[in-house]
Amino acid sequence: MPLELIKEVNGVPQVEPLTKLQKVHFRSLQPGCDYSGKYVQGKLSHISSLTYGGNRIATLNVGLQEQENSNSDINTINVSFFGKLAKDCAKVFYKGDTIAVAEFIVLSSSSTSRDGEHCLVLKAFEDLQSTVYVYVKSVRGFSTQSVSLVPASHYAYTPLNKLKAGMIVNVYGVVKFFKPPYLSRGTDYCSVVTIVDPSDAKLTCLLFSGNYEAHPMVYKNGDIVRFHRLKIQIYKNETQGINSSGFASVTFEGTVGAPITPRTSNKCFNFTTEDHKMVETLRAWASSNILLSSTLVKLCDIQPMQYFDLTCQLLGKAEVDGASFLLKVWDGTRTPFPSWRVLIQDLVFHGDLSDIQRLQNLTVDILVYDNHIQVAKSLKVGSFLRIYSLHTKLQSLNSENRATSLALEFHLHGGTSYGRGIRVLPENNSDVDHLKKALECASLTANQCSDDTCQLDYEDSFPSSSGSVSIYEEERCQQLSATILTDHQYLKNSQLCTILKQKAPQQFRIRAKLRSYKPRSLFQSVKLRCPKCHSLQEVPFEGDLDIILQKGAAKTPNTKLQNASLYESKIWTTKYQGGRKVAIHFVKNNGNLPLSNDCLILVEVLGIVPLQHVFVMTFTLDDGTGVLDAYLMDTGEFFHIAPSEILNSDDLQQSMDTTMDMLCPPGTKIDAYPWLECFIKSYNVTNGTEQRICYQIFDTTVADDLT
DNA sequence: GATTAGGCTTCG
Repeated sequence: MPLELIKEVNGVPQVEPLTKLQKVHFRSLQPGCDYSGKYVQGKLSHISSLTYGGNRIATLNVGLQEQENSNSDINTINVSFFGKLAKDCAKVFYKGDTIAVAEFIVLSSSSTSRDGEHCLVLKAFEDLQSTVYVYVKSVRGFSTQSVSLVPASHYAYTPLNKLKAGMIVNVYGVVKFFKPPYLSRGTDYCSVVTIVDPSDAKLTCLLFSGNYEAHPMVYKNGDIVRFHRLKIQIYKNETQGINSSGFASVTFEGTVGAPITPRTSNKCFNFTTEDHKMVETLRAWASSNILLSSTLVKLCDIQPMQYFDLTCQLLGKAEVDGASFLLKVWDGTRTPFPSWRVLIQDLVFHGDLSDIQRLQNLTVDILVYDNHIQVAKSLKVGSFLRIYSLHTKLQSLNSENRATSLALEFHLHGGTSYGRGIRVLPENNSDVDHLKKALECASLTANQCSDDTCQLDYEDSFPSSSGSVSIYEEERCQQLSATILTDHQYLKNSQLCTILKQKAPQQFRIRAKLRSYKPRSLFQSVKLRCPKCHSLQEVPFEGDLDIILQKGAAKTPNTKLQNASLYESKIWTTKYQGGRKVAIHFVKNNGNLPLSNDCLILVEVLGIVPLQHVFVMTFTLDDGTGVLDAYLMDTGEFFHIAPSEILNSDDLQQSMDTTMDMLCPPGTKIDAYPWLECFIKSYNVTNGTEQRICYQIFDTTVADDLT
């Protein structure tokens, strides 16, 4: 390192890189001698500004004072630094600082001192392997001992909207998106960090380093990063940042009011009150100007089909096969659906199984695939993780009792899209602090629970229609759902009694049971719907089709649509088909009719509008607080069955019957019915003078594999 | 010393 900062605490250097070198006093310096392995040390008495000579090489001249011992005189010598070293030194030197210089050359200066003596000058270049050490006093309040801090900096930060290709800049920004470091196909880890700043510009940065720790320590969106020596280039017509030589990063938590603690693996870095202010400014700006929808979700809040980031502790791990790896984790909360269980009896399992057994339904099984397997293998049991873009999927297991068959699968799919990956969080992370507390608390509860033998196995205890179910079981019973939402999962549930009091139009998320439905006959529920006018018709028998087509053909083209300003119209009478009339429109170009070869010709629709098959049903929904009828119009999304095909397929009809029996089991009390999570929208219907509110189901689907 | 990847969900 050509420039190193040595932190001093109470005047004692925390690292002593100079012990292997020999100190030389100023008075013994002679021009032309070999000073390899030696160094000089002194206080900066003056610092020139950075100059560029005729050769365009940066030069910095300083005066260095040495006092050999308390009685001797003060000796001064001039030292010149050149090139990049001069620029770097200019940023960190302050008058009065103690510095040391190793690997230098001594020349006699052309100028003379005041007493007429010939002066010496030390010259230091990076190319000469010169190293400059700067002693800096530590700033209190930072825990990392190895970090050296300088009291002020000369770094300038470029707003993101001022970046141009070719620049090497220092920038600050709020993290909007990131990919945690992952092994590239080349030699390095790669990470991606997209930042924004108050200039309203966005910059995606690509960072490569073979050293994992050298990557920005970004843990979540909203974190604030400072990049030094970032190169700007153009990719796909957009500016892009990439690490250039000497790249360095510091990351801060983005929460307003949180302690401003720099995260970096760099031994030496610059941190000033300016940086402090910058972080505070960006935090304040981000809190009111950018929407960072948090994907950090606790297990108790997860949805059946969702991508989210999970902060958890690793309890165990096992290689399942070449293609997947199991991670058993927990976050102290219980999932709304039981986690699937990956069979581990034939696997080499790392972790305390008795502990996992004790925590039972507080743990979840995650399968990670492809590129994540290597990372998963290296994880230490007990470590705190954040798993990014984890995917949940609700599955039914093969079981006699349909209601017991729901289980949540957790997948970390291959690839790095959407920042998919795993990162170990350090113990001092504030989210880890919270997690640890939650785990302690949950662990105590789990102990009590097993002592009281109230613990239940998901596999054999659910559901029960008897009245004597435990509170927990009852709670889980309510949480099971035979339908899932395809969107708007962030909405909170509303009770039917509340919805019934509200005005229309509105949208609600509900959890209710299907008390009954109409029509009971499948054939009556399939209708034809006109996508143009939204009218519904019965599905005609084949024999009636000819009559319908003939009626359509008998209609005369609408005269109001003829000879508009954009086209000329002609009516063509067919020779056959009973002299049927067809309107043809010739589209004009600038008011004139083009030659026939170039003319756009429109033939008016021939009396036929393609209709769409739909399921139309009325669901009577009951959540215990109220009952309402909701209209279901499904073109295939709800039941996963094409309404156009069902009339010709015995299998599909059977499948539909099974689904309906599952949603609304015949011969059973409503207590045992499954819960349905649905979105409904309310709307006003006017019939003469009477106005009423109706409800329609939307963005809801029957859970996978229940169909 | 160049290369890596260059946000934009798997399909297990």
